[in-house]
Amino acid sequence: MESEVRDRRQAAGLSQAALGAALGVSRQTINAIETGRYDPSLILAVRLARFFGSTIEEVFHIEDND
Amino acid sequence: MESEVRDRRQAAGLSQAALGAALGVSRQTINAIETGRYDPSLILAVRLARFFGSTIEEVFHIEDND
DNA sequence: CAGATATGTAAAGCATGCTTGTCACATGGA
DNA sequence: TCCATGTGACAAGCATGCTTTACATATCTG
Repeated sequence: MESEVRDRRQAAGLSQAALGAALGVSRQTINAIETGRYDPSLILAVRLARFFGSTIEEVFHIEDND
Repeated sequence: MESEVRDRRQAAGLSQAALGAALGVSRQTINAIETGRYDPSLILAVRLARFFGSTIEEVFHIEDND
C-alpha cells in the first residue's frame, strides 16, 4: 500500500521518531509504514490521517488488490 | 469501535455471509466486526466503505481512545 | 415436525501489526 | 575527528485479524 505519510511528515518537519511519539507508536512502526513493510491498523491509520488534518482515503492510496 | 456496518448491510438486504462473500472474507469476520469483537484491518475497512459507497470515517466511528 | 436460513460464539492455527533492543550507515556540526 | 541525529532493517515476542470447523439458538416455511 502506498501512502503520503513520508511526504506529509517531512512537510511537517518531523522525524520518524517524533511522529511516532506524537501518535503513541514506535519509530520503527512509522518507518515500516513509510517503507511499505506493512500496513497500519485501522486505528493507527485514523490517527495518522487526523494528525495530518486529512482523511484515510487521502493519506493512504489503497488499490483493489491491496 | 462502533460502526455502521450492520445498519448499512441490513439496508442493503444482505446477510453477514453474503457481505463476507462480496468482500472476500468469512461471515465470522463480518459478525466479529458488527459485534465489536475486533476491528477490521485497514484494507478490509476500505473495502467495506467502498462497498457501501462511503468513506472509512463515515462507516467507522473511531474515538480518541480506540 | 423437518429443513433451510441467519446469527452468535468458541477453539486452534496462521498471518499481520507493533514492541523493545540492537546493529549499521549516512550526514552535519563542534 | 568525534558526536549527535535520522534512517533502514532485523530478531524475538506479544497482541490482533482472519480462517476453518463446529455447535447452539432462533425464525420461517413446507
